[in-house]
Amino acid sequence: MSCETETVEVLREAGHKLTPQRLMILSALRHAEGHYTATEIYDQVRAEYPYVDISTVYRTLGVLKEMRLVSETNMGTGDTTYEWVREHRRHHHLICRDCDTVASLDHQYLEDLGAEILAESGFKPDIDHFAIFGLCAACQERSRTA
Amino acid sequence: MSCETETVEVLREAGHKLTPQRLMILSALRHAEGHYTATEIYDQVRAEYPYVDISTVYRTLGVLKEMRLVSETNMGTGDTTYEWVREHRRHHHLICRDCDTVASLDHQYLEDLGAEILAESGFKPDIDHFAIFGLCAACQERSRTA
DNA sequence: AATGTAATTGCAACCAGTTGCAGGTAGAGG
DNA sequence: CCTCTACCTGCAACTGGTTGCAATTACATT
Repeated sequence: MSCETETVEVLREAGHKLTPQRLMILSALRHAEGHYTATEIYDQVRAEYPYVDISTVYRTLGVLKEMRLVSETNMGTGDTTYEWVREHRRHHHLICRDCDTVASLDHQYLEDLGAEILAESGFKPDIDHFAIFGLCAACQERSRTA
Repeated sequence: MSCETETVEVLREAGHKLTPQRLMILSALRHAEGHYTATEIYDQVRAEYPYVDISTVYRTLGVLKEMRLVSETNMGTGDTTYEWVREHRRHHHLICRDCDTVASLDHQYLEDLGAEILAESGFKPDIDHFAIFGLCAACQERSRTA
């Protein structure tokens, strides 16, 4: 829990209780790199602390999402993935609807879009982790020649 | 079916068969304004043609989505909505994560983003119908004063 | 018009995620 | 340290959506 103190404080201040279940889920997410499904997190937590329910995992992910500590993204694979939000590692995905290839997209494009929307409408978008579907260059070419 | 001839041709050319189920689903979508859930479409079709299965509705929506004739959008309400794509009526949504208010966003912002991504990476995004979550002006104000 | 076949359908079983509820627990206040 | 209560948990039942399979059907070919 050592390095979680800050996060724990943030949660407590928002009026959330710090249960062992939550601490386990938090720790699993914070020490992991990349995206995980709810079931993967569930399995990892259960390995050390067997009495956790999947609904608790979902509910915890819900509060973390609401506080914008984790991002939730549908990568088009059937189940939703979650990732701890790290300021310096913002990234998005371009997913080809034909060949399912996933490419990264620099955060700047969306940062700009977000700023524009905020300036013109006052709405402040959560631009944490987008999945944008479309056709990659190769599949565009293939459909052109077919 | 009268006004559907064009769409029907597009589907046939892509190698899809035109079954009565599909024609019903197609017609329900084309004559409707706005977004509908799969269940709403299912109910509407069944009113006239009782022997359709919900899985057929989902599968048909899948092929229409793949052909980009309908857009699929998660509005954050728990179930996904579908809408017939009309070139001249492109629009997107700004959804407040606190008060659930939904505002519209002009297509131009995303059109520009799409063009930029295409120019720089060769990936051609499907920018049909986005739902962008965030905080509306009122809820930003409220959390500031709280 | 008859034939062949690949796409499509309905069904039932299944998976991801949500919700209502009764009991349990964190942590604020005494 | 004890009490109290609002929040949280596990459970079980449920909803939205998907999938494997055997039977069926659109439609291209003859």
